[in-house]
Amino acid sequence: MARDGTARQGLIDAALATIRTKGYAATSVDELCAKAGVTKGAFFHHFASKDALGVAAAEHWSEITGALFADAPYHKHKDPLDRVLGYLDFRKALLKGAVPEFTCLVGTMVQEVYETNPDIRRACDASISAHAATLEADIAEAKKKYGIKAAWTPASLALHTQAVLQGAFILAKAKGGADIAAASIDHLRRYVSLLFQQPKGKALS
Amino acid sequence: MARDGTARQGLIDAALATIRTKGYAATSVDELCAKAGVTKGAFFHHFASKDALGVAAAEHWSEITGALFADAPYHKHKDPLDRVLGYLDFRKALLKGAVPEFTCLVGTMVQEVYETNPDIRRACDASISAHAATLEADIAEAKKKYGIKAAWTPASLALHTQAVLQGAFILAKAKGGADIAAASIDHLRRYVSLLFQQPKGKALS
DNA sequence: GACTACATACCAACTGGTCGGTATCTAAAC
DNA sequence: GTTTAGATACCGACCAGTTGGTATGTAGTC
Repeated sequence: MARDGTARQGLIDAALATIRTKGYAATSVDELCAKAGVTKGAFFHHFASKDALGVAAAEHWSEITGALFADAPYHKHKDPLDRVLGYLDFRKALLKGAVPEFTCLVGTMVQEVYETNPDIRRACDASISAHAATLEADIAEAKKKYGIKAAWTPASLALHTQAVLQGAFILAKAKGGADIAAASIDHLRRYVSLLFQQPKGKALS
Repeated sequence: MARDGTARQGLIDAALATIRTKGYAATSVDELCAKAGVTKGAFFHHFASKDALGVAAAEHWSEITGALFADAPYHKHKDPLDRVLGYLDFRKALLKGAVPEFTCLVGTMVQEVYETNPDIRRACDASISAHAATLEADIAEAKKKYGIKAAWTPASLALHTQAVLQGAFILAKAKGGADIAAASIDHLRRYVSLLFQQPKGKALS
């Protein structure tokens, strides 16, 4: 029976689904154990505390999403701007199924625990920031290629895309559907297009 | 001692501050009573349940923010586009103090309870949507005035501004400061400016 | 005397967390 | 090649504290 380790993964999987649905605080250790089909002893064998599970869940989320976006087809475009716009199209295409299935784990968690649990906050920040960084490179390349002289930095635009997505998720939760989230991504895509449509030699502020 | 009614308001005030700091689920009735200086009997005299308090808090939030924005100076601008941009400047100027002091109550709450408490979800949606509606009128007027023919609707742009703000709050919570929130509002302001920038010469302000 | 606005005391269910125990594996000693 | 010692992976009973909620009482108002 030893040397298995399925309990840990089962608990993390249960955590992802449950926290995305009802939030971190409302998710109890007992509930997670029941869903994963393990006992409380197993939980505290693998995680020192509920908060440690939260950190592990955020880290696992980073791995999952990292792999999902790394393998996504939009990277194939030769033009860096096409890659950025392709990323947004990809994000929009991901808006399928029920709300808890397309919303963000770390965005949900960090909103609850940012003042009460620094470890989870850091893990969530790392997840969002690392994801934004993958976009930043394409934005920087596009800015260079198109000779855009502007006050905004690739880093701030990359983080802005994450802000729009996180906010779109909140509206989707408030309204109970993905439609407004899609509309917000459309606005963001239009913004990025406009930023790179700049007439030559004329700078935007 | 009777005919007072300060207990109810005290509980709601405590709820606003506490929920904005640690979230809805992590906020206990006992804690709220202690902060408001009343007993549990008083709590359940004024509110049928914790969830009912959540609804009341969202409704009170609508009133507070409604008054704050109704009295804001940006309404004085004659040009409707200036009013819209003035709104964004106002939102940016509101980013002062600690994170729990400038973030949004209903955005925080709805993320936690959207699947578990339809009443609170509705109250939060109503708060966000009503606020967006006040912006929508100015956007519609500006769109007409500047003769903008575009696929986007005033309603979707108004909701998009709310998405950006809510997302900016999440990033602020993740990073522990208002700076990225301000940067995101800058991007949003630039987007709105670009939308109303006519291709042939005439721009704005 | 009916009603409002609380206070006090209490409760069952649940909370995160602990602890002693057991089964299985690995690796080194003999 | 067998024994042994230690680590890993789990189980399940238990615990003290907290949870939202209730039942009853009481003081002032109309």
